[in-house]
Amino acid sequence: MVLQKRLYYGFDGYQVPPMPRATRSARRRCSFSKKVDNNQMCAFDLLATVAGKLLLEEESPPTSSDRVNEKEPSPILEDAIKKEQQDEDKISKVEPCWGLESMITSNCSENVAKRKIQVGSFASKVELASSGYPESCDCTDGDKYKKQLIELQKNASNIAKADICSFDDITVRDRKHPALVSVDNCVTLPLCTDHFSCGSFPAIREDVKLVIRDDDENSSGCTHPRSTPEKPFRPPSSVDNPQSSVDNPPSCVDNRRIGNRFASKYWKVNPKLKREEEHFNADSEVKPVYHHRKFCYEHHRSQRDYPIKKRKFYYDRSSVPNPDRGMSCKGITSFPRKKFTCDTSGSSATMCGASGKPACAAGQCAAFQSGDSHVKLSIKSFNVPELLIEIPESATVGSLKRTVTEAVTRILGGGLHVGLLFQGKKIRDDNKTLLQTGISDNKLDAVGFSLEPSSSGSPAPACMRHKDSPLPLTCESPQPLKRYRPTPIAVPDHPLLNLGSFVESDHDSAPSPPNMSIDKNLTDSRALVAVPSMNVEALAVVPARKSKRSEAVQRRIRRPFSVSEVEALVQAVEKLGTGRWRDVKLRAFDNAKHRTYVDLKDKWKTLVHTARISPQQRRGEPVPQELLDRVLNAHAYWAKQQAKPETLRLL
DNA sequence: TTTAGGG
DNA sequence: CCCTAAA
Repeated sequence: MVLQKRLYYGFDGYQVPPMPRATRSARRRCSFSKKVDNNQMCAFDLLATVAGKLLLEEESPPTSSDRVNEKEPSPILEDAIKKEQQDEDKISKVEPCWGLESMITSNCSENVAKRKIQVGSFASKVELASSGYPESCDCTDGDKYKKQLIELQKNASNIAKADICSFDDITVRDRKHPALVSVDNCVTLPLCTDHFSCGSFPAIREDVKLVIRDDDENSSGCTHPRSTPEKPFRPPSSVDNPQSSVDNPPSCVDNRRIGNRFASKYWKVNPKLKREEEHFNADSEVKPVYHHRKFCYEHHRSQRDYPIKKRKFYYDRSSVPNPDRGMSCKGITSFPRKKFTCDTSGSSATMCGASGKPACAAGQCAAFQSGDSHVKLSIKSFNVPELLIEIPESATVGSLKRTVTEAVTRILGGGLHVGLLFQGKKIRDDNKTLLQTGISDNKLDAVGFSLEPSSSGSPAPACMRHKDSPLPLTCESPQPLKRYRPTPIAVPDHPLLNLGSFVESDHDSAPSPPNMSIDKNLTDSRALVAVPSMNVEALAVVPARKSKRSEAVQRRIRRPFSVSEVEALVQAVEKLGTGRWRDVKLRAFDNAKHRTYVDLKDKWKTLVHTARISPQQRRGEPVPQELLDRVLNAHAYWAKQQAKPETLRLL
């Protein structure tokens, strides 16, 4: 039978697959990349919101050993990393992303603990503190705070995606600098203390909105916080007795609020007067995250519209049965997949209280709450993606800073500038060379970078004023300078969408920065931030890990298959059959690196299609009919083979 | 990582 | 070619 087929098809014969498909598939592994990506988004969005546009990516931080073993990291970074590792015990490591997320989502799914957002091996400590309450939330006294964050982290789950709903005055309107971010990868110097002094924080940034993306519903519900009249969100009358609130359904919960949407008991628990917020917040245990008064949520959506079944209520530590079906929690409440917004001030306050700082929690936070309170997000740390930086020793400090800034900026989205730390001191003189500063290979462990907000008051970014660059610069032109002003983002009407686009545009085309500037500048003013400095230095700054989004955007150039390629493909498939594209690739296209097995598979697919349609309908370089016939024959044959089990194969 | 399919 | 679910 087999023999007949061979003759019939006119080729050498078909090679039976070495083993049943099922067996071969054993080597496959599961991939969870999708989920991971979602999480990344989450973290990213959250951070972006807080900082104006922080971008975090990656998950699953490498283990310590991973970091250490990372191949050829920049000496500087390597040292910084090691240093950090050494100090890990001392400095609680908090993944801000999760911290934030937990704040926002307040989940307690079991697996959260494992999840960490890792942006790279260049681990830096970043602290975002509530700008409004410097004193109340002493950033430097972070132990409890950190612990709290960790706690939150543990309880957080990845249910929701967060997006920036809108940036308020600070980030957008006033052009003020967004959240304060301080990074200290120099372990020896707790960054928060140095760079992130609370005092340096911008005033309270209200209106920074976080949106939990609701995949189930359209996202149009997000409105500008100020667009709607505010109704104070009332705290529960008794913190200690959440239950009472339950009994006491909130009669005045504004529809506009999240509470409306997420009719969790929690929300309902807060019908009291604003004053009571003090109590509410004062309580170290119960800290609803969303007590802000500026939810952007539109009330147009009635609760019944909300698929309650899909709601999941997560709570932190303790929960009270919620008659409504939800649960009250002492932590943050999260509504998976639901979009909602919150201003950062509120969460910040929460975190503050969570930190366990009595004074803060009871007094100042309370005050905070009573005011036009808004959430402030506090990020204790985050990891900056690994960056590979090469810079000549003759380069100036300014150059180095700019280089790092550029690298980081591209990752974080701008709005930050990099500070340089050396031996515990900030190096402010951008004109010194590294040598002059004393930075050399053997002292790299004393070098650290800090991420600092480019506050309006702060000196212009290095790239704006440097004149010492040893390398040809293109950014000397004044033009970029004026625009550099961080601006966080031109916040769009539709923050959600914009964030996405922003991210993509800012990060793509990594390979050729110069080109990027061209198209980016035109449409995305934000690109101006990154581009100028990019051009400034011919230094190699390569984010080890490019943003997936950015890269994914690059579509491969189209490379039509030549007839000879088609022939090779047909031949291979005749021999190996369909479904073994890797083998086909190896056999016939092993040295055609641009042809992946997926490409071959796709090509075969189109070949089959082409063979079936009339010649008039075919496009492109005509494929000899002879080849197309072979395609059909082979396709039919292998299709039959697949249907037919072992029997034939064994012959 | 590969396969298989839809887009 | 891309994107992804599955395996």
